Amino acid sequence: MDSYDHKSIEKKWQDKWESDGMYCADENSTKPKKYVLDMFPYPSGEGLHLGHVENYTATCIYSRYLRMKGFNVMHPIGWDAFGLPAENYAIKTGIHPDQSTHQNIKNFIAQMKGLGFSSDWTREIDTSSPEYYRWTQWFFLLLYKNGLAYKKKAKVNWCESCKTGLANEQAQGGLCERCKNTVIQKDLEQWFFKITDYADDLINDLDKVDWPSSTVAQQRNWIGRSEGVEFSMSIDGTDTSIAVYTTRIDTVFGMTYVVLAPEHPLVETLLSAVKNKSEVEGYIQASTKKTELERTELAKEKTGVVLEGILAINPFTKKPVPVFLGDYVLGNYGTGAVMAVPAHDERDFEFAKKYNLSIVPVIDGFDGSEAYIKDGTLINSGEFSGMLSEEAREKMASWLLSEESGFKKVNYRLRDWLISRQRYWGAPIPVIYCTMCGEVPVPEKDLPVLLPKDVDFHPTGESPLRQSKSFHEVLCPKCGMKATRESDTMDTFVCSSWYYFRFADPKNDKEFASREKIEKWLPVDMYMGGAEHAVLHLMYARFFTKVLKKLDYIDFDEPFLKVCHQGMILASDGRKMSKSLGNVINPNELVEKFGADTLRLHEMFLGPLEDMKAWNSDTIIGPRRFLERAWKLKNKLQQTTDNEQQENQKLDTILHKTIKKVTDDIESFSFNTAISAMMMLINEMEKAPVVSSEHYEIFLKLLAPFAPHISEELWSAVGNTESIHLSPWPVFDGTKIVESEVTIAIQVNGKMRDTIVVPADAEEDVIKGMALARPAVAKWVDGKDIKKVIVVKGKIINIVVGETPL
RNA sequence: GCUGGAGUGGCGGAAUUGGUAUACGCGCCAGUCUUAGGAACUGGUACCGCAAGGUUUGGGGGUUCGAGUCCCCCCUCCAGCACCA
Repeated sequence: MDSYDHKSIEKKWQDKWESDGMYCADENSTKPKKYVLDMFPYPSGEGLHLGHVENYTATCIYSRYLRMKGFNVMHPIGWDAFGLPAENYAIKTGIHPDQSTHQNIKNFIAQMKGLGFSSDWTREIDTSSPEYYRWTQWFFLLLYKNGLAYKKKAKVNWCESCKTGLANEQAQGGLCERCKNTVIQKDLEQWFFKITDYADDLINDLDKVDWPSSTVAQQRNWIGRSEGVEFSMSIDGTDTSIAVYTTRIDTVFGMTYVVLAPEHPLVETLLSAVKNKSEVEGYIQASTKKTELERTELAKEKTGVVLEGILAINPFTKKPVPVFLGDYVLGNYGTGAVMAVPAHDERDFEFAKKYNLSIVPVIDGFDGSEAYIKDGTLINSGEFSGMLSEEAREKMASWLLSEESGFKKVNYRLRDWLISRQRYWGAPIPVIYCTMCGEVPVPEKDLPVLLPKDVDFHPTGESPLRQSKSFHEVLCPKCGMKATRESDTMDTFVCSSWYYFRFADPKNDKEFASREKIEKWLPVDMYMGGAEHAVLHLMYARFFTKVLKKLDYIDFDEPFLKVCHQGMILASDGRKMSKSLGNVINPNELVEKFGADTLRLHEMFLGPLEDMKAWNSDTIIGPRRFLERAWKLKNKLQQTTDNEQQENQKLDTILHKTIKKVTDDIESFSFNTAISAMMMLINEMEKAPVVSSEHYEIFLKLLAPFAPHISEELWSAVGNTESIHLSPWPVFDGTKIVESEVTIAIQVNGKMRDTIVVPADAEEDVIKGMALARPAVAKWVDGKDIKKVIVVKGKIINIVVGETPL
């Protein structure tokens, strides 16, 4: 018989599936829907890498399985096409991003089709197309109208290399998310989305979703809810006061000084009264020069300067304490000022030691060697002494409230989302500035605000769009006078915050998606993509969904019911694959040599989907052999006689066990074990005297989601005319799984000594008798005192013996 | 430091509610067929031991008839956050 030639088979079926429109989601179907989504790719010039293949194979398997199970599956694909790399490429080569992006998309499509991914190509979207970004701009206006988009001057993260502002989430650890350069703080007027309004919902609703625990934890940490007290301290001899925020109001009697962030707005006011003015000014200057990285990660040594002549009054003790500036206090968290309790806070302790400030313990347990930060019994705290921390916090907060000098306060580390980018390749922010009318949003009817082409992309720190006269110089939509257009573009994460709605209704030119279509398809049932988006895309998208819910566009509040992350695929040396290391494996070559089916199987067989895995090109031969054997098995199909069918009882049991195993494993995304179960099945089928075509077809169906081409080919070769991918998923027969005989292990004192085969329904006494009759058991039991026998039906018998004192 | 996760053969990794640890695959060893094979097939392969047997799931305790799995302590590794008061 012919040999397994993956090249001709794979091409043949890919073309057929495409012309048949096999994987298009059906708008009119009455079947229950499933929305299976991948984090859509950025179409980079490098093309698909092994991580993409892993991601899309997993969702492809799941989608194909669900279709066979009888679901109406939507499994769309699109392009997250705006972004820095295309622009940087344009700067280097002079090729317009629009052109290079489209070339890259073509390449991606060819690669994805070559891997047999069952995407619905009729719903393809491209965030850089005007038909799409028109609605991205519409979302901006929606947020603007509802007070959720605002412009303000603020210290923002600024990447000197990318020459643009960045959101907090994109400047983690003080490094630019894109280029890993150090981020500095710059005073700029920028647009923000008020994601902080949704901080509580974003935390609380995490309980509603089925997400990886680490991702949920990361979002919780990032949002960083903390409950405490804000209170004000009057400044001695003035009518001004300093507000401070603390979660440990129970330690307030131990406050020995106050620290303000160097950028605290009050500093300027106080400066006139400060005696060491020039010293203070010098400190402020030095600390603003520091990068975020220097202030945080590297700032092990705390620095500060006292404001001589300034004293703040502790409202509880009425005693004055000195006031410092210190850049270990962050200007943009809480009130930008803290009460310092060195006895019970590590940072304050360190600072107090360095500047020789007094340390007053107010929680029992402080021994002077280090800060005692645990809760405990209050001491030296006036009327609050003797209380436990928790009680004291309540009582003190009430006291402050009654004195009208403080209140309970919840703070978040989450900041509003800075969305202005001083870059070219993004959706223009739809706002116009008029000298008469001020800030005027572009009217909806004028959308999209088209991205101009007549600009130089080189980033200068000012948006390139400003160079385009036709774009920049406009008339005010309100008064018709000369005005200028906002020239910044939006963060690309804005584009990807709503794309999963668009897939439900990708061609709609009246709305971002119709309510009807959204209700039909959303929310996403299964969302798969990299874990690096845990606090970026996944949080922004949740924010958008919550806004739509609140404004009654939709009736659910979480977009992604289940999220799964594929683990990163490393090079065989355990390092990241990268061009500079020259250790990148190109999937094209593997498809060419081994076939798409083999590559798909191999990536899934490498290990648990969510684990990080090192690539191994040597072991791909295993899955290839498996497929070869599946191919050859066709030769073994014979017209089976009734007699032989009877002999095949054993195979029947194994087959049905495999159906159950593969089904369960696909449901739980445990593809590596599903494949191993199929390998075991084929081992058995090869050993069996005869394989019926009925058995073989069931095997092919199990294999179909994993290796769609070869299973389709073999399915057709055994005489089927309709696609295997439209055939129903096999159902396991519980009665066939029950075996008539079982092997049970015999233990003596917990040690395995022998096994016996008994009827599945054998009584305990029978098993016991049989076990004791075994020589290998008798050897350990004879002459001993049998103290106890534990029988677990179908599994094990444990005979507990003791030494007989003879 | 905090949060989340993981430590099982030469390697990737399996193990329902605690119930035969090392499935499946790679590699390796032996054999068959071949002019030859880096092809295919058959058998073997946790470790020590000739064997009987003993020992093994990062280390140490514990619960249990029985622990990779549950509890306590410790070590190591990975990922994320990192002066958030």
